[in-house]
Amino acid sequence: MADRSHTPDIQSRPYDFSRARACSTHVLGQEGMGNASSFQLPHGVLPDPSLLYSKHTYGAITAATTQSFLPFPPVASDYRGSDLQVGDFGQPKHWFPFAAPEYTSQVPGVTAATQPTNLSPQIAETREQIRLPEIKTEEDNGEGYATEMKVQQYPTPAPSTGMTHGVFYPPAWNPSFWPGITHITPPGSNNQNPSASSASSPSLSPSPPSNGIQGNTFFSVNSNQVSSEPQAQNPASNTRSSGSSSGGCSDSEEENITTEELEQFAKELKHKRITLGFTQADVGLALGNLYGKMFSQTTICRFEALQLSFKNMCKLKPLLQRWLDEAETSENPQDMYKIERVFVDTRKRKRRTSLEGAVRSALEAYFIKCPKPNTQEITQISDDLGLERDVVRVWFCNRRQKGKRLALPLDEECEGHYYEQSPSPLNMAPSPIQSQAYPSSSYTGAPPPSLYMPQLHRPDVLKQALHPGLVGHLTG
DNA sequence: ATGCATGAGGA
DNA sequence: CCTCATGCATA
Repeated sequence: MADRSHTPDIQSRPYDFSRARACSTHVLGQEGMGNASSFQLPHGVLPDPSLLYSKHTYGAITAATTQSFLPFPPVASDYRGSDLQVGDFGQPKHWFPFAAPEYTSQVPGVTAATQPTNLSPQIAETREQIRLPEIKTEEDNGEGYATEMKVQQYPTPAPSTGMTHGVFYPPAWNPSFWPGITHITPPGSNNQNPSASSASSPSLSPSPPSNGIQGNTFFSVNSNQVSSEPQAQNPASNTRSSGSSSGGCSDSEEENITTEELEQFAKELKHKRITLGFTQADVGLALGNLYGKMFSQTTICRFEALQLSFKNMCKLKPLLQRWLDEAETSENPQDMYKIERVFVDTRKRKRRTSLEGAVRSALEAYFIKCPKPNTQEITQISDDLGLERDVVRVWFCNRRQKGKRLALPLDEECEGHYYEQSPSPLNMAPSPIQSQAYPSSSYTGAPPPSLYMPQLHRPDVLKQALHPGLVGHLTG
C-alpha cells in the first residue's frame, strides 16, 4: 500500500502540501481566531487546522516528552566559567551539564526512573525525568526582558563539519516548495537505508526496562567527536527531479535530494525515532553528539513536519540520516546523547509577547493587504494596534517566513500574491512577485503556488473582526 | 506543535 | 531593513 497517500500521517502538515483545494472554505483561524472572544467569524469557519489532522499517529508517544530540564544549577564549574547564576534558577528549561542522580527522585511523575549505571556521575545528563518544578519567571520579570540561562551550542570543534551554519547551501531551491507532491511513494520502496533493519536488536530500546518510561536515557561521555562531513552540500545538483531515484542517497551522498526523498525520509525518521524510543529533543542532542552541532526539539519537529525550507531540509537530512543509521546500529542508543558543551548565557531575551486573537487577526488583515509593509506602514500599524513597532515588524517577518515555509498550494483561485513593498502607507498596491521559495517552475501542470495565507481571506470577515478604526485602513 | 524572538549575513 | 535558520517558551 502506498503508505503516504492515505496514511493519517498528515498530522504534521496542517496545511497539506498536496493542494487540498479548500480555498474558500479552507481553514481559517489557526492563529487569528483562536481565542478571540471578542470577535468571531460569522460563518462556520474551521477552527484550528491542526485540529483537523490531529495527532493520532505517534502522538501518544511523542508528545510530552520533549523538553527536559535539570534542577541543579550551581555545579556549573563546567565549561567556560560559570555564568551560571545560582539565583537565577528561576528560568524555565535548560539543560545542565551535570546530573545528580539524587535528584532523580524528585522528578514528579517519574520518580522511579532508575538511573542505570551507565550514568556517569559527572557528565551524565539526565533527561526528561528531571524537570524544574514550575518555576516560571516569565511573569516575574514582567518588565520586559528576562534574564535567561540558555544552553548554547558551540560550533563544531572538529574541523570536520564544514558546516557551521547555513552557510553553504545549494544555491537554488527553486522548485515549488513542497509542491503538491503528487507522486506517491510506495511503502516498500523506501529503503534508502542500508541499515534499515529497524530495531535490529531488541536491546536497542533506549529505555531500559527498569522503568517503563521511554526516552529516559543518559548521556555517556564519549568524547570521540565524530568527524564526518556527510553533508556535502553540493550546491550543484539539488535536483528535485521527481519520481526519480530511489535508492541512492547514502548519507555521504550528494544532495540530489528530491522532494519525495525528503518527505520519505522525514517520515522514516519519525517512525524509526519513535520506534527506537527517542524524542525529538533526543535527536537534536544526538546530533550535537555526532556533529558537534545540536538542534532543538523545534528544529527536529519542523524537519519531520517538513516545515523547513527545502534548502534547510537538504542540509539537515544527511545529519539526521546519519543519526538514524547510528541509532539503528548502535547497541546503546543512549550513548548517542551527550551534551557536548553547555553553558549558560546570561542574556536578556525579550519576553515573548502574546498577541490577542483580535490583534492577530488585524495583523493578518494587514498582511493580506501588504505582506511587506515599509517602515512607515509598520509604524502606523503598530500605532493602530497599540503594539511595539518591533513586535509588528517581527510579526511580519515571521509571517512571511511562515508563508514560505508552508507555502501551500492552497489553491489557485484564492491565490495570495506576494506583494512588493507598497509605495504608500497602508494603501498597498499589490504587485505580485514570485517568491523565491516557490517558483512555479518545477511544478508542472500546477498553477503557481500561492502564498500561504490561510486564515483570513475574507475582508468582510475581517472587518467584523477588527476594530472600527482598523477597518478604515483596510478598506481605504 | 507553533508563536514570537534572536542573530547572521546580505543588500 | 530583509531573509533565513534556529530556538525559547508556551499552548
